[in-house]
Amino acid sequence: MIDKIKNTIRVELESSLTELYNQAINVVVEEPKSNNLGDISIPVFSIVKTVKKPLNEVVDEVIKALGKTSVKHLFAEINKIGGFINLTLNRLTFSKDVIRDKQVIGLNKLDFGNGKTIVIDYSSPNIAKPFSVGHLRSTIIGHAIGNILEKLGYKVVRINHLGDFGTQFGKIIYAYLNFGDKAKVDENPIEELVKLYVEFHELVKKHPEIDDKAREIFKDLELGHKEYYKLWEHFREVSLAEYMKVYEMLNVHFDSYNGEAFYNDKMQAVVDELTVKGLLVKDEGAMIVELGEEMPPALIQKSDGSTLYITRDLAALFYRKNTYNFDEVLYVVGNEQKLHFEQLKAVVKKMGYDYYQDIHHINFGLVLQDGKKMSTRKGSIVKLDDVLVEAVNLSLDYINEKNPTLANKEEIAQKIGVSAIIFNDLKNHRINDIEFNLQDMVNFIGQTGPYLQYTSVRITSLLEENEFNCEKIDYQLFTNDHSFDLIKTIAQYEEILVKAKEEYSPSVLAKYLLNLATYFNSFYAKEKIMVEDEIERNTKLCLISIIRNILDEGMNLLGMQVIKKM
RNA sequence: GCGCUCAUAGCUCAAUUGGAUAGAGCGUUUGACUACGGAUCAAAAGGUUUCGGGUUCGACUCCUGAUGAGCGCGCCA
Repeated sequence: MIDKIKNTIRVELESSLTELYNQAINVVVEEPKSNNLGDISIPVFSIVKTVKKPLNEVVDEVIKALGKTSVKHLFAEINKIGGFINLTLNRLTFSKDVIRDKQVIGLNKLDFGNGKTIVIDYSSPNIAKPFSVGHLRSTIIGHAIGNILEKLGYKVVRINHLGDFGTQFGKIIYAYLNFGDKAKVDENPIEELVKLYVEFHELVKKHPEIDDKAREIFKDLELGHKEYYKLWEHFREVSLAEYMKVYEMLNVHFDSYNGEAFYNDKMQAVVDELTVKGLLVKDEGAMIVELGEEMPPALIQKSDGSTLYITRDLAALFYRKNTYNFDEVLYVVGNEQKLHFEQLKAVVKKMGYDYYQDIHHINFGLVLQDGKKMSTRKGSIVKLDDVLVEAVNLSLDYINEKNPTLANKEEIAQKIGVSAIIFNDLKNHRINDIEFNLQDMVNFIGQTGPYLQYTSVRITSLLEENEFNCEKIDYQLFTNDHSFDLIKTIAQYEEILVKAKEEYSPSVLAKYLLNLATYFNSFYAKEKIMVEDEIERNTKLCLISIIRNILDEGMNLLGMQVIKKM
């Protein structure tokens, strides 16, 4: 709402000042750092520079122009301090507008997306490998972005592009056939398969020739070798069953589980098209697409004829464009694959499809351990189960300490623990690397998931026992500082969602929710809600109900669980 | 070697994308429930924004050099 006002001021000022000075004027409208300076401010330095007139004169002329804008009635004061013009909102009118506007929050999708389709590729774990904390990031970030997009009115297609193909299967099958133990693998599939994978890499150091064997096996698998195919199918099945447990716990779902293998029969078409368009070049036995000086070439086909990662990604992209006719496609994949997606876009551009511009790599920082990337090959992977179990146990400890008589303790501990992990991941911008630190992940005090849940619970317990009616309220009560902070924050909600979309970063929403909760808790410490006076009580209940609606919806969008007691 | 990303309080992160006195949480110290949930609130201490140089009314933000860290760089995904 404030953004709307700012925008109106900017547009109207620009047009009237451009007319006044007879040259193009750019106006900057922003919010001052500290609240006591006002609600909206306009620095005029750049205008002074373009029109080359004394600062004071320009300030007065801008103020005069402000008086003619369509939003002038919203302001109680206009002050000039140096080169800044500070506007103070009329708190009474603004509060009325906000409260009336926000009572229906959570019921409506916004029309920002206008029904456009966005395909989002996230989670995408590698079959026969444990679900790592790295994949957890992709899952959490992708899920939250998907939710936010849906709320904004986009049609979202969620795809789990399983890593169920590639030379790794040659390695695993080789290891399984040569030194695997069938009974052990059946009993504890993922763990045993990883052991085999790690053992294989140990063995390669002494016997480099088995790498070629593995590649051969994969090549045969690609061509439909029966025994290998059966093994592959089995590995895929047991792995997916494990992942589904995680998805259930996180409450994450997908529209499609088509992984890399799904595109096995769609790759020749890609190779053919590249050939027809004259983009494919033979180099050291392999087929590549040259991408100029800035980028290394894209390797499309190995010298033995089998395909590579980027070939499958191209096939997948074309399939998705044909099937869903997306307006944008998002890949929620770690930072280390940046070059890969730049190459992907470059190849698509060279093929003459201008939707290369709609491909976005939503990169995120690595999960580091002792400052280094984790690697399955070295066996240094942290299992997700351990993390979640730890978080749930800890929240159960908290409940036993703080609220031992609570019903359904285990269920609530589950919701708190899992949500804490989710929030911890989303609260910072996704581009930051994170050092894996269990203690940080399960911290329940301060800027955390439980803080948001606790705030919501506090409000819920007040609302459940009391009736209220947002028609009978006294807007004058919103004009003190600690109430108006809340009104202004409430007013920002939709703008925050739009910003989260523009940056593809759920952290924008996460930080906003913390901010809202903090203002509420501060308000709560200063004001008694259940007062005698009916109008005042009603007014406060109405305000906090709107706050809770936003908190709850915001938490759900992030993928967190809302609870009523804790 | 080349490319990309990053460097802000002891720690984890913000800073309206070039604006005013660089803000939060954790940790440390102190204070607050006979009013509704203390997983909370209030306050204090803590900074040459890694280091030079430049651009301009104004730089944490842009350019340039250095240092340090991470990631990537043809037959893995």
